[in-house]
Amino acid sequence: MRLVIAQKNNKQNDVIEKIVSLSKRKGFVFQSSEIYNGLNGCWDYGPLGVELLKNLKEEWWKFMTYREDVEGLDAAILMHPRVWEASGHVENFTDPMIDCKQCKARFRLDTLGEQVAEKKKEKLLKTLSAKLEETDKEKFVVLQAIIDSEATLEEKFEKLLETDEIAVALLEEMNCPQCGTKASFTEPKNFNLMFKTFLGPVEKTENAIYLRPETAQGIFVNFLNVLNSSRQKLPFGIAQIGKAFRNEINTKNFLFRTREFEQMEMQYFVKPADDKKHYDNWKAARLEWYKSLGMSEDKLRYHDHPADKLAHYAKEATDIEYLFPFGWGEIEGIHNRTDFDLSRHEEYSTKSQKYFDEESKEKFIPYIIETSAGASRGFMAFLVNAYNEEEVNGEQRVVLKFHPRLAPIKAAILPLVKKDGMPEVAREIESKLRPYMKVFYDDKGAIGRRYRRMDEVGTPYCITVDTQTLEDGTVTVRERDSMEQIRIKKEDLLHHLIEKLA
RNA sequence: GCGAGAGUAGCUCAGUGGUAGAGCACUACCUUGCCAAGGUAGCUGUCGCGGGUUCAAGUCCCGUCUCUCGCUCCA
Repeated sequence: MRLVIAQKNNKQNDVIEKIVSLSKRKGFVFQSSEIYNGLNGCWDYGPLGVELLKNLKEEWWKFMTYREDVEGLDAAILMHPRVWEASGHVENFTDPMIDCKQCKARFRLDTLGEQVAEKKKEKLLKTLSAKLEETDKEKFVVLQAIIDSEATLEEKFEKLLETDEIAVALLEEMNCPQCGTKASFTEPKNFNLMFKTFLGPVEKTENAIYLRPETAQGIFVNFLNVLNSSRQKLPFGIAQIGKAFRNEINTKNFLFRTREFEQMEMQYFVKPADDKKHYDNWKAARLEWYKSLGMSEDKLRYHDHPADKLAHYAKEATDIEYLFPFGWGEIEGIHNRTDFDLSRHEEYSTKSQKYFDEESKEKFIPYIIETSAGASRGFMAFLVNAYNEEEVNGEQRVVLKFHPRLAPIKAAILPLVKKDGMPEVAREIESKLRPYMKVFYDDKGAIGRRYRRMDEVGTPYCITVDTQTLEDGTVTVRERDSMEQIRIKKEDLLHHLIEKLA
């Protein structure tokens, strides 16, 4: 059984490895700073990758903003530090962690108490209290204040672990929940997932500023600006595509978990009473979008968050997940963020974020339905989904079956042979198509090889100039997936392709 | 951060202390007339990096960096 799983895992990893290799070979994705041994968790998009990514973002932008009720925005990556206090990131985006030196297990400090029995906790507090009374009067006072406070044992324990000067002393008395070894914990380490930098050239603490860990806050703080400048009324949305940064402890799985990534977010502002309706609408619409661009239906699913696992701001939440070779992974989240964000910004900025509804003559803070898609993750999902190995006449063919609108190159123009005036005719066709779409000209080697090369980068159409072209002005158009050819007049090519790409 | 594995040509990999290799890819020419055909020639390397052992290191030892997997993390 174990062997079967191992083999299965190897096979799954093979697919990712093949895609990573293909990505480098054909210019989709390169490792960042590769000549300097690479930079962990950062990737560069090559000539074909940037086309695919751009097409993906463009499809999203058209779908989300080419409508009456959604406006676009491009907020700065750097924002006022208070934004991240209001959003909860300063408080929640950091987790003190400890390792057991004996068994190497890692624990989150704030949840360590959950793994200790009630009686054990009482005993620990007594031992610690007695010890500190003799050794460290200052800490003893702090400890005693917490012990005497009106709180459950559980809460007191958590509080002690959160109090830096006490935590270390307490940890020395505790046993590792996993292996039972006493006093084997490392000092608590702070994992702050936000990238910190400095505003201005002087590296002073008070100049510290963060690279945004999500694009959403740029939308929230511009809610009133957009509302007042666009003449929108509820319900309406604000959409934004942009980079975000998270200092992940571990990066993983190619583009799936990276430290620098791109988000495509739309925040839809609604009347609180309508939140359920809009949440359901967007949830359905977003899944349909992936399907409409050719993502396999059986590799897509919702993962609804159970009520007890919801983030601090959410009332309802679901992930759209794609079945990657390494398992199901989130590519988009749809959340009902309630009035949490705008209320917090009202509180922290002291600027009213209320909306006045003309019909009901009511003033209130709108609810927000968020659709938050990962551009980098979507890129990878579409790439993995497109990857196919097929057998054609006993030979293996690798083909990326991108939706034509996503394909980096839309059409290749190929003279059947490099003589008899065919290259000249092909060049003419190329120059007529090039202003309208990304095309590729190739006259090198055998025609079959050129078709396969185009299959490997997902080019949906190959236009071939042959002897008959010289006689009657028609060319063949070969379709990537079926490999079937039709013959059309070269004058009709542009119209034909534009129709196919519409 | 811990544990395990890996790093040799653009890609995939062989090379078990004694001259740096193969296939594919790429470039040019010839041939070729619709699905990875053939021929000829050519290009490609601080064997991840640094140190050590040795007459001699891609190979053995130590360190380090990067990648992959697992743990952990992923409000």
